[in-house]
Amino acid sequence: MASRLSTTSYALLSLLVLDRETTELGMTGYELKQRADRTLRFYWVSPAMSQIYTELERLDRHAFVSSVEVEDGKRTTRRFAITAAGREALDEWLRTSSTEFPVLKHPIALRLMLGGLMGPDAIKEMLDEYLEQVAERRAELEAVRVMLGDRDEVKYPAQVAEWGLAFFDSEVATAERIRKSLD
Amino acid sequence: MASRLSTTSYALLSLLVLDRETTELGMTGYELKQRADRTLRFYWVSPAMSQIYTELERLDRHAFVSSVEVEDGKRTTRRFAITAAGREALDEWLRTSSTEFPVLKHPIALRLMLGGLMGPDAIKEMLDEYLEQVAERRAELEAVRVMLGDRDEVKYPAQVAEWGLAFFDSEVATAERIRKSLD
DNA sequence: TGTAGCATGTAAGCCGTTACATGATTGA
DNA sequence: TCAATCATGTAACGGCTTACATGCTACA
Repeated sequence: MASRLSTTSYALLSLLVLDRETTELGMTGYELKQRADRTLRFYWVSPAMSQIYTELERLDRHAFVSSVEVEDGKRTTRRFAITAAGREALDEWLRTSSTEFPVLKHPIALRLMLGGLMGPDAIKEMLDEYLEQVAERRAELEAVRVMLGDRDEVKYPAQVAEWGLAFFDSEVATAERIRKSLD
Repeated sequence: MASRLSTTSYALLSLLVLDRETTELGMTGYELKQRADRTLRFYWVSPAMSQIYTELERLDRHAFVSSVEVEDGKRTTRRFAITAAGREALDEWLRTSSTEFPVLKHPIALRLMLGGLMGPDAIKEMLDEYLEQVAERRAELEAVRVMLGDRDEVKYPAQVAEWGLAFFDSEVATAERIRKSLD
């Protein structure tokens, strides 16, 4: 039974299990991508569309999702929902697989290491741009957090969102501190 | 001239440029891996040994590094040092390529999202284990920070280390907050 | 009528990992 | 002498991206 999928595969399965708690119809690949863009991206990755469809195909082969052709207004779309076997697979993954340590790929820190080659002005510019980008992303995530509210069914997703917000706040604090130290 | 390498390739080149500021001899692939394990891993990745050698081969083909067979005690090792062309390539990369936004792959947050499937006890266990691991890593990075001291030649690497420490501190704060909220 | 968004895929190729293979040197 | 560490690679393969291809639908 322990046919291990990639973490990304389980991540998509997770989105489908959360979806199932609120709706009946399942999701299209397209919708799954939108959901990943809004949430998953902040603490994992948002896979490319092509990747989403490939993973859904794989999950379908494992019978972890069911795919149904649905009349969606005028066109027919393929909607995916997690199956009992899928929920079990997710559960087994949670229970038996070891939890990896987070990986942070931080191009700004990487470049800052070469501050000697960049010079203070270029560093400040880079940090300022980063601060702007963080502010944007933070606002997007904050919107997600607000939308979740304090409903009990989504308390864990809400905590994850808060974790992401705390990360951004920490990033802002550090970037600003370093920026100031350059004057 | 703009033959773009992967970011990891530039990251290794960065380690070599910093090495050159303190020593003359260059580094072996093995030493480069150790250096990456100690520092790069905290804000980028530490590539596998095989990857290191592959990248060094590539950098050599571009003439961004020079490789010299050196009598190293009793055995002959291959030592790599960055070239003028390599320094220029690194400089051009810093000036002309766009800085990507950081990517955080956070398996603990990913699993926390499924808190409903895990249950409070399993979550607490996961967070406790994470806190332990963070403490370990933080200690390793702190040791690096201490070793760098306040020498001006390494002030940027020192700031990067501090950035990493701040990240870990933020992680501890968040994990502890969530842990407490479960009681 | 045309463009933006919805929707679904295939193909080529890069990046990086694990597994495999080999051998020298140091120190317990 | 035996294990750990130093040292250097090749081969197979997985995961994921970009580019390419196609077509429908809503709406301005």
